[in-house]
Amino acid sequence: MREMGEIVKAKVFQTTDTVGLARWLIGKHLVRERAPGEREARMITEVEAYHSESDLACHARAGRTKRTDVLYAAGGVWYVYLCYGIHELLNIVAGPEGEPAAILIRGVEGISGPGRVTKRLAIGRDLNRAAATAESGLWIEDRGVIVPENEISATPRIGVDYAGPVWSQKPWRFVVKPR
DNA sequence: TACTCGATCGGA
DNA sequence: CCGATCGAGTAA
Repeated sequence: MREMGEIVKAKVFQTTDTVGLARWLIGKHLVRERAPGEREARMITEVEAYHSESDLACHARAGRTKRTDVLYAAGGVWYVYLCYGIHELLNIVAGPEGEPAAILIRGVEGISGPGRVTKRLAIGRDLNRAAATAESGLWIEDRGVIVPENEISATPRIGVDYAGPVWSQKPWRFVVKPR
């Protein structure tokens, strides 16, 4: 019985190709270990890429601030923030140090919606800036799943109309088509 | 210090 | 369609 996959290393997240990385994350597994032995792994089914200060949908559009500082870290750490005062949304920071980028985990197998993913897996802001490794209890594994190209849609990102037509329409959301 | 507005969700 | 709920960002 093969339970374990290969933990995706920080280096992988440090590419400058945030959109390509987001696409690549589809089919990988988000693994949560809340306590020793209590492990839950779910395949990632929906993501969105946010890249650079010029991307008006990205939180880094306002530059480096207390909240966005983590986006400038080298890829491979988590960015968890409070949205609408209610929901905590999970991102994996991407790119080399100094280049702000992140990928929002919008959905995993069996759970749709970024606010629900964090609620169901008990992910909160305490994980902000934590590394995506076994130590933090939250990481990403490659378990060898191949999602066929024709089963993945690229669409505009959700809920970012404020960014204007140019940025809100970029097809930087990747989602596994429903069965 | 005051004010605005969200990378959402559930209920009417 | 609307209200919840709160902190970051901005202006003053």
